[in-house]
Amino acid sequence: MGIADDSVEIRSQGWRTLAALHGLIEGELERALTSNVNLSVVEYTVLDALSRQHGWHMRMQQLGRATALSPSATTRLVNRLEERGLLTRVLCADDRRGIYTELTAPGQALLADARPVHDETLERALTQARDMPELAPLVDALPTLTRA
Amino acid sequence: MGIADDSVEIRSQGWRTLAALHGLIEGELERALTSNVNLSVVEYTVLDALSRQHGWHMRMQQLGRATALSPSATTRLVNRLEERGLLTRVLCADDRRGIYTELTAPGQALLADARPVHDETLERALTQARDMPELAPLVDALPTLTRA
DNA sequence: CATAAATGATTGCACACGCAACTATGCCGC
DNA sequence: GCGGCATAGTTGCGTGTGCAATCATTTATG
Repeated sequence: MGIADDSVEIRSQGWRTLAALHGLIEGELERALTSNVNLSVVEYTVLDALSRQHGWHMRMQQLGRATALSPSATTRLVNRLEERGLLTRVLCADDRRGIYTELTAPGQALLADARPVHDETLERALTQARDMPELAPLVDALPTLTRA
Repeated sequence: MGIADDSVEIRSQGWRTLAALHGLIEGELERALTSNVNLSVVEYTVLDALSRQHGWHMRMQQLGRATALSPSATTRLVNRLEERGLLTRVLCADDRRGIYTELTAPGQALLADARPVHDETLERALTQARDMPELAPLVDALPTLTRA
């Protein structure tokens, strides 16, 4: 068993750690956001991503990449948020196939409510993961990759 | 805006990076495993976790934690794998509430087929992520946390 | 120009998931 | 032993998701 086999095992180990930490954080966020502001994690991700965009509008495809969701799931996700009045569809003039989504005022207001819930829950989840020997190294590594 | 606010933003940034990388890898693994050996990522995770256990048996609850799945999802996941003959339920004598799951010979055989698919796909996904500026730091950090 | 290929987004369908309620077994204090 | 409580696992139900097929619009090709 040579060096190549070791690197395979190291990669798998890193992936398991990544998946475990992701599952822990997402589970905590899901519970906190749904019970407090009635938003799932992906729904929050959409609102948050929109709020970071210039002019607060994005194409469907960008939303799909931002949320790691399929096109069909993206469509229905936007449907749900639009029916709740949190965002609006705006078809862009230059390419009439494309559709922009924009945050509405209620959407921005709900996001303002959701952000502290999200941030505090994330902090609690990370401190919780920090106490697990398997996850601690990854938790410590996260803040170091802010700047390239 | 002081130091505290910065750390909140740094945490959120790290979480977005983690989620993005997780989504990319899981998507690649899902496609590769389903098309080649007809296994989802969680199903592979179960078989892999079982193969790492002494005696190849685990309780349902352990499987739930290993896969970040709810109890109900764990039950039905084991149902699917049992119906395919890849594992068997074995109720343990000391605590008759608990149920052990064991890999069968076909389960081990299928896992042997699936592992190279999994490993090669993981490597491709990581090199792919390595070329994305926002994901590269995390990809590079992963191998460093094997031992801590 | 007309027609084919490509792209953005949506719908039909089957399925995996979480939550809440439920059953069954184990663990107490009395 | 016996009621009360906790724990392990399973089921009913509603819902979010991916895949494949589809429609609409843009771009390329003859």
